[in-house]
Amino acid sequence: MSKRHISLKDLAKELSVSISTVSRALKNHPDISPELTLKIQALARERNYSPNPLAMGLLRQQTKMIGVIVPDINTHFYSSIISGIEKVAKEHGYFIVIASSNESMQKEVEAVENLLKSRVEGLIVCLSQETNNFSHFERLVTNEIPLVFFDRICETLRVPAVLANGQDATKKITKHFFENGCRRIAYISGPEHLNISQNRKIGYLNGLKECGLEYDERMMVHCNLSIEEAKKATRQLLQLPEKPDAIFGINDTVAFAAMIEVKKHGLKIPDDISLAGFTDEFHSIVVDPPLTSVSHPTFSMGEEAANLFFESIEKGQNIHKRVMLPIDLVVRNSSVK
Amino acid sequence: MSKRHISLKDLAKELSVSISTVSRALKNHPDISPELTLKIQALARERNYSPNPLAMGLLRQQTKMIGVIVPDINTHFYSSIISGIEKVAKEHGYFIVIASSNESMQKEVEAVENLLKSRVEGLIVCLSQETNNFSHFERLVTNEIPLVFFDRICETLRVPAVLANGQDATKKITKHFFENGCRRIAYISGPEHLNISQNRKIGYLNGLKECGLEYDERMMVHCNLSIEEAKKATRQLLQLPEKPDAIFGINDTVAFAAMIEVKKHGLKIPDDISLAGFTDEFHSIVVDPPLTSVSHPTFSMGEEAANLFFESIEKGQNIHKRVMLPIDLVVRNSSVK
DNA sequence: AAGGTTTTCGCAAAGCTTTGCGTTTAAAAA
DNA sequence: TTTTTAAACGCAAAGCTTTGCGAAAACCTT
Repeated sequence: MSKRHISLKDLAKELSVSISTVSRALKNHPDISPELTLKIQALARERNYSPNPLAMGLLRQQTKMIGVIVPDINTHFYSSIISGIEKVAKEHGYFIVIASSNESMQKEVEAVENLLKSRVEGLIVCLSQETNNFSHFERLVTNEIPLVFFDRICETLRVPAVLANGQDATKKITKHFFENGCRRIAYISGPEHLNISQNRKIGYLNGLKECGLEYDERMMVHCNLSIEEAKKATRQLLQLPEKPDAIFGINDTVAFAAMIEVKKHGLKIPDDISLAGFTDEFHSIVVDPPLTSVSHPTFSMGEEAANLFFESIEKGQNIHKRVMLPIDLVVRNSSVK
Repeated sequence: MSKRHISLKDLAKELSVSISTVSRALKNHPDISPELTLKIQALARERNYSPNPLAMGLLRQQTKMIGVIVPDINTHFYSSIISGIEKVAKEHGYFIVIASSNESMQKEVEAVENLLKSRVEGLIVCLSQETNNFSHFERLVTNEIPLVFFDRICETLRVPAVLANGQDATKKITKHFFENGCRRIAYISGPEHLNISQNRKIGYLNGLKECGLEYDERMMVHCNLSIEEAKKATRQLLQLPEKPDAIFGINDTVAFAAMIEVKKHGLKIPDDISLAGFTDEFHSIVVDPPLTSVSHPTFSMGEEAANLFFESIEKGQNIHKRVMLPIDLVVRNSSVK
């Protein structure tokens, strides 16, 4: 096993100078003579020296690591957000450690613990859909460890957050459906306690009202965001005595699952049922018919979350700022009769 | 700014004992009396002590970090592989740092450098499609830094690797097309120097031969794996005097792009043209028609790559083992007339 | 030439943990 | 009672870097 990395000590010994001299020379400290500085820098370059981040971290008490917790790494939605976070993190010389809660609150709690044990300097989190208790985050707040939420957030904690304007988006979708002749507009929502479910419901209700439609509570069903549950929810809607003539799903998985199920029932999209989803997936183009959807600004959501994080770091305190990202409606064939 | 974490020193001071005593007590060293051990452990639990990984890393000369370089985080394919790696890494107490080459060799080189500077203990890599020079990996080999390739590998370097049996898969696809009446089978390949392109070409040619079909070189086009390029490649195929009656794409992006383009030309799938891809994406079910594809074992590919990595770590040497994963053909409507 | 400056470098501590070895104290043996 | 042995704990070094301060040497001033 060869020695993988060389240290200041190695350089110092080779040139018969002290470690501190080497250290200073490498940062062009005026205390070191120009000739010696040059000699040291040359050797450092030749030996491919780079400072040991462990030692630096110990000294400065910082790991340059951000913990990121997402419900599921394995979707375009989250991986795109992660890309956004990673970009900004890299610009600040940080790297990110990703943990997946798998939509489980218990795993989320474990992830927080593990990441904290790894000494990440803070956390950027999207709540699992199960999470209805936030004590595992309170420790961070009291200890002033930077914490940022995105998309699914905790309203009761004074923590910076970035979210998309789902309320506006669902209102737009609802009105869009109405303008295309739909009168029985259904909404497959997520778990009731999630802020995104709630916000989008508000937009949905406002949209109905502005269109002069009445709210039929059978037209809104909840599901736990899995494909199977979303299919079941769709079936439930399709078995109604008065079927909906439009459905929108709270996210891409739900929308795609609804599409499968609607087709399986032999119904035509959009003639029998219009469809829309929440997604910016490439695949919404390739499905047939192309899926009308609101383009969730995933990458920039990640960027904004990271920006808030570094604001927290720099200010050394929780800034409790909310960033609201606009969402655009992208009309495709699944909703235009 | 409060003190985020407490150290052995803090505990020692609070109990007026030495640091080494605390350290030993926490690991039940027999030198420490049972009463004191209990007292120390109780305080440690109360104060939520956890050892500082920076200090441990400095002492043991290990960071417990694995660098992972992928061409693109933002696809199901790679994020699923990453999940597999992450699972095994976690079991070993390691965590992973992800870097994206964005299919650029220069970025790949930079990523290697950055990760090495971060003192990752080794690298798990899928080559960028541009990479045709491997000097940035030779340094790892000579310095005996663990390195594992997956999917896209370097044949000339003696490095462990895990790959999927693309040769077998493309042979199966070709024969499947033939059995469904196709006689002009086209293949949209990736960059020529990539091992996956080459392997899949071999399978393609073998398949043709076994079916008694002649190889028409116009039926194989290369593209750089972007959507636009894949579309262009598809157009090229469709403009042939004798159009293909079947197309398969080297990966999911290509297959989906081909599907879009074929539809745009007003051709029916599978009646006019059969289609197949390389993917295990959920979305291959939801597109219309559902896409025949070979199910790339992404998650287990990640697991295997990580396993090879830890073999390298434990053995302290490069094991140069090849793991070949089987691929299954999943027949759906896009190829059954 | 003697005292004062400046230049150029080294010492050592801090950050946190582990661990070989030495030291103290008490108990056991002679 | 003296010596031996065991039990219980502390010292210090190593791993790597930064940086305040002290020290040596060289230079300058008068």
